[in-house]
Amino acid sequence: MNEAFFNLQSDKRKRIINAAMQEFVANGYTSASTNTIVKDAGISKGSLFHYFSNKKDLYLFLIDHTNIVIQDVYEAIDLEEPDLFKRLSKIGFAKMKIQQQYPQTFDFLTSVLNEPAEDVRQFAGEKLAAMQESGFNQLYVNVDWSLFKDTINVEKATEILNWTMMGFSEKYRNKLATFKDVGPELLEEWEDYAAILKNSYYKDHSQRRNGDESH
Amino acid sequence: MNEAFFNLQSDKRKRIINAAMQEFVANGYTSASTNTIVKDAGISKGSLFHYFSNKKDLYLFLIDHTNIVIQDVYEAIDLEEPDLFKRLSKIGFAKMKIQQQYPQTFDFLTSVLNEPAEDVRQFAGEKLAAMQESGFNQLYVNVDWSLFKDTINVEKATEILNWTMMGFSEKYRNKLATFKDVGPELLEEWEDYAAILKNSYYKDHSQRRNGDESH
Amino acid sequence: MNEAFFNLQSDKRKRIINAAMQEFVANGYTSASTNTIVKDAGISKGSLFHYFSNKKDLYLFLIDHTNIVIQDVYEAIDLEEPDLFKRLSKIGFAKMKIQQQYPQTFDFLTSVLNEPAEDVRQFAGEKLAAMQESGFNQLYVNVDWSLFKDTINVEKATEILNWTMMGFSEKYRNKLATFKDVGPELLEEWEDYAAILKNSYYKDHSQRRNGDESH
Amino acid sequence: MNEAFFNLQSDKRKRIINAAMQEFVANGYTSASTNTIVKDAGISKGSLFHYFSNKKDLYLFLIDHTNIVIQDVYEAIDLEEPDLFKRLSKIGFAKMKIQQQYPQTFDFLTSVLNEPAEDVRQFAGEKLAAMQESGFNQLYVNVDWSLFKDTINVEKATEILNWTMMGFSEKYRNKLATFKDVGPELLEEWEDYAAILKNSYYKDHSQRRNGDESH
DNA sequence: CATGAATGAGCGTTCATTCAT
DNA sequence: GATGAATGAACGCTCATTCAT
Repeated sequence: MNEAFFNLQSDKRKRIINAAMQEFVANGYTSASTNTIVKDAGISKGSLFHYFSNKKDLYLFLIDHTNIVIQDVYEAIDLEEPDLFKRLSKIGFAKMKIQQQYPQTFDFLTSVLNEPAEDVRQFAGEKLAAMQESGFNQLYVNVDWSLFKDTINVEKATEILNWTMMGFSEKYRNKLATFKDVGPELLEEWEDYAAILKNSYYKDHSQRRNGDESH
Repeated sequence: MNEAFFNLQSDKRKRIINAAMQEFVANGYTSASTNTIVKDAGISKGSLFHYFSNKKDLYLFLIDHTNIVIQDVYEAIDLEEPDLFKRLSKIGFAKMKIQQQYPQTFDFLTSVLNEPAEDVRQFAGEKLAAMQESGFNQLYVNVDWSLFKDTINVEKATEILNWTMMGFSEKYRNKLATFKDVGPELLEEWEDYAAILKNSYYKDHSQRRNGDESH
Repeated sequence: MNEAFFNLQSDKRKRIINAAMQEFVANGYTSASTNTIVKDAGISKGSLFHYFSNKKDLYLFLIDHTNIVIQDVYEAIDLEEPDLFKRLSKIGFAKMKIQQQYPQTFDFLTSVLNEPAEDVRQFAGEKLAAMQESGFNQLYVNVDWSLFKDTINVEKATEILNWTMMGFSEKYRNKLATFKDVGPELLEEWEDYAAILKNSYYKDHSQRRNGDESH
Repeated sequence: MNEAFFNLQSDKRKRIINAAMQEFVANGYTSASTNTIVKDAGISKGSLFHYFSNKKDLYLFLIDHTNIVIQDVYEAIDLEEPDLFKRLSKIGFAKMKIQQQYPQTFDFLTSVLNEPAEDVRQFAGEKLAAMQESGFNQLYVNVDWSLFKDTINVEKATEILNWTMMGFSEKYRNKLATFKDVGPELLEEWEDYAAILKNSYYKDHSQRRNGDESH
């Protein structure tokens, strides 16, 4: 990417990013038309290829750009919270809020994950993997694993939890798009799923709760 | 699709289906090249368009064709087995076996699910939804829900189970490709995940087991 | 053309001729589709190319076929009628009647006249020229040229007459298509045009008419 | 049409127009090959479709372009000349001169008139009809109809005159193509035809001439 | 005699990218 | 720096014709 792109007026830069993401999401990498992008962004063909050396360069830039937005999610993780379920609730909802604010960014990420074009698949995969790993590393820092039953396989339990969260966000994806804000309804909905797993994962879950209540 | 395609020698028919699936998986609907397909299938351009009236027709045929393979999975469901976990184990492994035997078919299905091309998205979506629904309906027939704890939300618990199975197959997808056969290793692996959920879902899970032992 | 075509059942032969003419009229020689022709005629591709060695052969056959119909017009010329105007009226209306009965044949002739395809233009032109010449030769046999004013250039006057007849049929072409029969209305209409020219061409035209009136 | 085409160097623009007209005349709308056009015009395929959004757009542009040339004919009409025959002579010869200078333009117009392709027939027909009407309207402005015999049907007489002129130009079409200039030979030739009709149309034609001579 | 599967050149059109202005 | 005209390879698809059945 040419540094000229950085020196652009913020407005024009955003128009280009949005137009490009939209087109890539709508048609995939190969079928996305640079003509459509420049038309939607209101710039000339020459300008686009002045900022980015080619279509691939533009695509990979967008992945990096997306990265920044995603980082915000992980930075929002409260490392002080030792209860994994509580922490995940927070991070999950941070993610959902961002998904609401930058729906395009998440759509783009999804489309990148399923991009078949050999030209970009490998590179995109590596970028996304690096992103995810750095995120996951933070995710489990300082988690209090002693809350888990001794008999449970913590790794596998965590995997189930992850798959459940992904399934949950996928399921509520459309609802999210129409909500103005991620409200307590969704939180409660999630707590239902979380309770099912927590019950299985945590030591003396009901007893302790009862004990709390007895005081 | 022209019935001429049905009357083709099985070998040629398979070559065409394989070449087309491969190309669609590798490049997506729009970017897939009919030139590449005919070259790989060893037929002429004219022949392809003799069998299928156009690219879209070919694509939709492949979805239907895939359907048949998938139906085999659901037909393998043992409706006599009332324990959902046991039943799911069976179907899951039936699915995996097919995935091993027809890896291309499953890759194609996945790529169809993420196909952005407006031209086929809607139709493909409807076909796949119909497929899935008919499958899901059979999935839960005669399940003994009384095994579940009264306090558990059975619907949500089932969702978690589904998401976990999907996550599991995704995770072992690559491993599966190299395995010669879906062996007991994988079964044991899955039982670990299943145990975690079963513990949460089923009534008196440990007690009953103890009770069994006491006799 | 293969003689097999002659041995065909009259019905099938007609279907082929009609389907072919229709398609050639609608799209011109080059763009006419043999696929459309065989579909409309209800025969197989192979049959068409069994009867005619190729598209061009079929086209040229249709011109010859048309010729036969046209000959009927010229054969209807009453060589006993020495008055050119009267004779032309008769032949003109014979032509119109045929045009009504075989509208397709005339549409085809017109389209052949304007066919740009190098492949058939020359040959078609020659055929049509031969047709027309043999027709014109008969047209003027035994005409009583002494009716014309001595001062008039008979050749040029005849040309004007021809152009006028052609313009007239073109003008009433559409009307003809809807008429059930070429009625006396059209005849009267034509007589108006004829009168204008006759007045200029024939000797003592007005005087004689005056003379008639004086009696 | 893209305005880029207007900004082209006149030479290149002409090459494109000529190549396209030639190809359309030679093969008709549907069979005309854009490959041939670009090759003859010495431009790239991409350029042609940069100037014109598609083949149809190019074709319709050529009709409009032709229009301009034709307008010149009608603008050459001397509205001061009240004698229809004299006026027609002038316009006819203006037309012939243009036909000589832009033979391709007239060939193209003729081919458009007989174009069977549904895709362009209607639109082309409307354009040409509008052209012709505006031309015909001017043709008869200020004509001194009192020169005509009272007994003559002026409308029909005018039709005959038109058909004669059309026939005449058609007849001399080939000759015109070889002439360097429309010379007096042709004018005299036409006067012969005109005289035949004039004699029929105008009052006291010979007498008045005699009268003129007597003064 | 009749069929229709098979062919591959050719069609109109789109595309990312270059570069003179 | 910004523009958009120019390119030609590649696209999906059609075609008249052949020939094994």
